[in-house]
Amino acid sequence: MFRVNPSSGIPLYLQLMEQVKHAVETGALREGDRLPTIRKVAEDLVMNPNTVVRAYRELEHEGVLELKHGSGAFIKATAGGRARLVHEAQKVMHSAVERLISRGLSNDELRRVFENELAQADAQERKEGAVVDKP
Amino acid sequence: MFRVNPSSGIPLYLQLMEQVKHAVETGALREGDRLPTIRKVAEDLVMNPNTVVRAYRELEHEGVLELKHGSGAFIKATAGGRARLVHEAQKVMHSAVERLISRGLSNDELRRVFENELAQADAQERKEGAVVDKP
DNA sequence: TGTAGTGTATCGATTGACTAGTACACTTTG
DNA sequence: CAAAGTGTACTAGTCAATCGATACACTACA
Repeated sequence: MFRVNPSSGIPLYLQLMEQVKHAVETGALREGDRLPTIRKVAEDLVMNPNTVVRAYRELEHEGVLELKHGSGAFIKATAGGRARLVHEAQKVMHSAVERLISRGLSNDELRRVFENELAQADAQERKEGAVVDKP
Repeated sequence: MFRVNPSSGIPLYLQLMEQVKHAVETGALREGDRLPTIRKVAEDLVMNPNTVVRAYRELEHEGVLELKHGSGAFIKATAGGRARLVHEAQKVMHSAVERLISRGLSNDELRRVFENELAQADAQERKEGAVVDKP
């Protein structure tokens, strides 16, 4: 069901997280669906169960799925709407990135501009109070 | 002249690079200007000279400055125009990021969307050939 | 020409991220 | 209630990134 590339330099647990998110966004996994077992995934992708655990736990922390001790991992009810939101965001970001690349900005410059903006937006939010998910 | 925060978790050499770039963008450092000595910066910021070296070398690789053995480090002629370009880009990115944050996207989601878009743009460029700075 | 000031090169120590090994605890179901 | 299947917790090993110590090589200038 999932695929990873051990020699890509990208951490296995991150690759697996991307796979799950992508499955949710494309509708391959829907709200309430049970994900493959930790041991099953570990065996299929030839990795340690703990690595799968890490991916699942991070996804739980991001609100994508829910782990139920003894019974399995399930896609959360809110994940679907979230996926659509992200999908819409991709369009906005695409237009911006394409525009800036055509102006001659390099990959690194672009990333720096983005991170800079994100940090600034974050600082702004902190000033206004009411931070939800970051104590 | 520069400032860094050793306990921020962000590598010192990266922080220093940001400081230099920022100085160029604000005009505090202009084309042809000589930067503070490696040892001078190391002493001021209480860090190892090698750390400053790393920052300067990376900046040289990015085309921001030029190291001249025995005489010093100098802001490159092309850095000024580059800085203006980046400054303009910041505006475009700001509008996009602000828009997406107001729609409720989290920090992590936003970063994922951006990286995704960047990777895709990169793949596109490779298909069209004529890659300049990345052999 | 030589000396003070500059960047360069090489090696070692430390730390954190990532992955794996192994034993434990909960839930479902016959 | 017990056995099979599920997630959980703890420990340890490996590796790359980061930073530091020290000695070397080039350049400017008196």
